[in-house]
Amino acid sequence: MSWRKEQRRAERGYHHGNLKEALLQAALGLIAEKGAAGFTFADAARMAGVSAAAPYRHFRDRDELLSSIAQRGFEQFEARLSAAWDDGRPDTVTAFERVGKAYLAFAREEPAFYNAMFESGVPVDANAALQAASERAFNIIRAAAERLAALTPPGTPRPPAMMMALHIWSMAHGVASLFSRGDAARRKLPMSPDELLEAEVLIYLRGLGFPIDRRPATKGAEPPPVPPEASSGSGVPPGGPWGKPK
Amino acid sequence: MSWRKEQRRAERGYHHGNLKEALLQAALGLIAEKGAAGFTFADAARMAGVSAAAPYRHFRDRDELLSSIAQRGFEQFEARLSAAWDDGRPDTVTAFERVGKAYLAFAREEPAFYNAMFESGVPVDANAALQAASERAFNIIRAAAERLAALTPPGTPRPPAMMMALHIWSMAHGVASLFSRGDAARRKLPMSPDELLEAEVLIYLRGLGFPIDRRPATKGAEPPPVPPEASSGSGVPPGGPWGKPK
DNA sequence: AGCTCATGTGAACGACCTTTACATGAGCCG
DNA sequence: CGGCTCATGTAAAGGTCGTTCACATGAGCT
Repeated sequence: MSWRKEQRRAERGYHHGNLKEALLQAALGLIAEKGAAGFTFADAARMAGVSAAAPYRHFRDRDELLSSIAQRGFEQFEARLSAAWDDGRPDTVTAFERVGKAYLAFAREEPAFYNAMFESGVPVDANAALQAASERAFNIIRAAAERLAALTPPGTPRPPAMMMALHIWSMAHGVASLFSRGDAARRKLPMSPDELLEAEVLIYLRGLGFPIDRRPATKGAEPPPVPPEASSGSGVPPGGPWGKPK
Repeated sequence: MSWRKEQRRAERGYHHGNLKEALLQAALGLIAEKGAAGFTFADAARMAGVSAAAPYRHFRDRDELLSSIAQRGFEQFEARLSAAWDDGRPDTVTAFERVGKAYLAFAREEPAFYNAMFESGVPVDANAALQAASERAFNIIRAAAERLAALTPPGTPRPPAMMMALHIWSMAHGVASLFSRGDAARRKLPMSPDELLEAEVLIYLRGLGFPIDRRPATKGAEPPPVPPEASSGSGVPPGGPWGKPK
């Protein structure tokens, strides 16, 4: 019964050496399995092979551990969005689409982070560092929207970039949280969450005046609103983002 | 110390008489205050003036109480969406906009229900009645989308109504869950959640080919895509849903 | 009047969160 | 090398919860 503990102790010594990190990793795994609500401080301690009181040397309480994870999540989130955006290469619309997909991919592949960030009830303004990380992540979307807004075709009113960013964020979060994760994914859909979001964003962009489906034959620098990637990279079938109208 | 309990008992007798309902109401209040995660079965019992074991005569466990609330929430949700839709009167687009607003209004005014329905981790397919209620609510959006899809202007491909419904749902849920409730509402925005969602939906609809901002002078039955409500009821300023492009 | 069964009680178990007093040992200073 | 100090870990204990079980109560039927 207790030889395991003894053995662990032997392997590790009285001091763990890297408990904080071990706890974060353990918590991440537990949240991925059972959600932020089901995760327990005691379990994380057990998993790290220490007593239930040890975590309190590294985190004020359970909530602080949770918000640490959320913060780390926002940092990784920012990194992924940033890589997807790639400063708008090869062209703004393609890169923008990639950001949307990266958003969903993150929600799907890092359920624990996503959960801690958006569904754990951790108030974003609890921690200044957390809030800053959250803002940095959002700023990627904002910057992308800024660049996109600058490309609105002549004759069309230019939408506020901030509004565009919030719209895109709400679409991505809505799809992720309703259809792309956990039991929510069980709702049966006529298309995958990725396709759903892609179509949604494309229709939205078209509503802003971007000639998404009919690529203009014009060419040159950026000013021609949508360079000829519309058919190749972003997978828009001719006739509209949702395929043939039957 | 115990005279309060005695008094309660005296007021009420050994049997509560309506405990199930009292528990649901108590839980609703507690969830509104502290979120579904923070709500405790014991608290609900205390609030109803009964022992901690009493609730088990009416609910198998805490989760069943939660999913009962979610179910009731979906029923009220359906009622409100349905009233807002009003079978497409006075015209489809106006009614559609009203449904979007009703969605947000519900999320804002009934945070406890919304929380139980979408953020409590209750699996929708746990309970057949719950699932049915959830589907009935979604079907309002679906039906509205169906009617709207039928109005796509000639020459524009007709989008699948199901897809439209899912898009609208994800927008509404995204805005509600990110900006319209609890601490999430603290994120400072350039516009209210209602305005944000309204603009989002209008841009989206325009992307589908609906001439949202330039109302056609045509009139008659439904076939003229957007009857002259666009400027009156739905509050779209000329020049686009987001106001002047500065 | 008496029976029955739905409904409520109290006590108890195990798990969790958190605090407190105490133990250990790694790193530094002389 | 010897000893001090302080960050880090432990055990124990108090409080809350969820849940179960044996038992109490009394409303409604016969």
